[in-house]
Amino acid sequence: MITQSVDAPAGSKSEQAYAAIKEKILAGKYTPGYRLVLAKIADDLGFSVVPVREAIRRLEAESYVTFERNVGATVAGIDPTEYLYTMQTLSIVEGAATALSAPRIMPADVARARAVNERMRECLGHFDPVQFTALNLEFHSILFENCPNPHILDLVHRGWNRLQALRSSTFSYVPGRAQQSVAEHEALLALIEGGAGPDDVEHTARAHRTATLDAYLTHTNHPTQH
Amino acid sequence: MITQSVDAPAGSKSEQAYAAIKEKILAGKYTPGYRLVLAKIADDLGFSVVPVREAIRRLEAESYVTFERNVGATVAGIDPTEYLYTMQTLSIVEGAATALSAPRIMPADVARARAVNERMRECLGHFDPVQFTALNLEFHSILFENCPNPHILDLVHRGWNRLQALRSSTFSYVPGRAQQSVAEHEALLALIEGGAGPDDVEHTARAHRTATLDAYLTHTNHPTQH
DNA sequence: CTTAGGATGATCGTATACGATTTCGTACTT
DNA sequence: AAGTACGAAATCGTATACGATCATCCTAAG
Repeated sequence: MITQSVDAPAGSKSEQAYAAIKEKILAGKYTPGYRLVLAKIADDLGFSVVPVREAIRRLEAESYVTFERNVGATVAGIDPTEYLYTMQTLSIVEGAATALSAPRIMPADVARARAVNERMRECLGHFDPVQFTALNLEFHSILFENCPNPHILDLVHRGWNRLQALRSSTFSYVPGRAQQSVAEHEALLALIEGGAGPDDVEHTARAHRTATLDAYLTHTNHPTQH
Repeated sequence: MITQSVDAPAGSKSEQAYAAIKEKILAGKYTPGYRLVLAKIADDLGFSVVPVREAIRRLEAESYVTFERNVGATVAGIDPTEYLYTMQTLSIVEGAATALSAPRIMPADVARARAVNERMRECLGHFDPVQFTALNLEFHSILFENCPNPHILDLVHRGWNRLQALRSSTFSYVPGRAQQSVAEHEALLALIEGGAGPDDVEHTARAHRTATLDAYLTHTNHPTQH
């Protein structure tokens, strides 16, 4: 028997609420500091407060929102330090995921990744941050998606999500970094094609992200961490 | 009016429920596969189902339990593959945390760590897995606790928690590995004392954990991963 | 003996209700 | 005028109730 109606969003209401709120945060409709009032959100969605509350606690566990007892939830803060921490963490887990993934990457995958990178190169002229970011994620996804360890993969996905949330609301791009990024992508692909060892792949992948972080720190004159 | 009795555990009931369930999982009272029935747990704690449900969803987000719609929650899986994934992830994040922590480690910290390691060495004769594990965590905590990035530190703590949960219910120890571990600890301390670079520290710290994983895989004839 | 079908019980999912806590504005005191 | 005390409004926290869904067992047909 078919229990799932065709047009209903999948899952329970708490899951729908989770997805809806998360999407609004990532889309920048709920900006950081925005007060998430249970009753209001419940009313907007047409649900009661219980599933909404559950969704918010889940978002809290994933650090999308901060929660204070008897006060409520607000969209999580996004100071530059947070960006630094997120990028640093992502550089580590993504580097590892890419290295673990590398032996399973087929020539066809490399070709796809290269095609994406070429589209990024074409973007450089009429620069569109949103499109460039989307292509960047697509490129790296091809490189790390074959990672056989689901825990690491999960950490990578969380890092990208968090990064997207931070970027959409606060940070702009560092001039000149995009071109460098495209070149580093090509170098990374060459390395994988050449059958480089996992240590080399990991080091290069991590360095790629670290370079982005450094560019940001230099650009914004952020106090270097100790 | 005083509504909070003096000896009550701090926080809301959902937080109490979260802590209570998590502790029972880590203590091995709820073994993997154990069925977590909302009504029963609520009854045991004297709460209603709502905060218990919230606690379980939070534990799900932290992957302590698995949840299936309209069926319920069970304590999260425990197959050898899970152990492998957890160890592999921990080797990566702990290696990074240790490397980031290394420059901030004072001679006094090294001395403390060495003292702990000596107690581990003394343990080798009359081997007590529980005590040895506790000392092992204490040793490594000294080495990674100064990591300035709270995200990475959080991942390390989660990994250790998860490992503890897995071990308490399923895995025994590999003969001979403990002695090797103590020796590797000493080598790691020497490296840090000598002011080795972060790359060296990270590599050595990761190798230490990888060696434990390999010993386990060999010992159990687990099919090697690709 | 096997298997399809349906009844029953166990459990989850969420709406509603109400008590508890915080916040904020207002009036009163000094 | 500044600070404090009080009270009302907003919001959270949880208990209860009930409908929805899934698992199990029983029955009966093949």
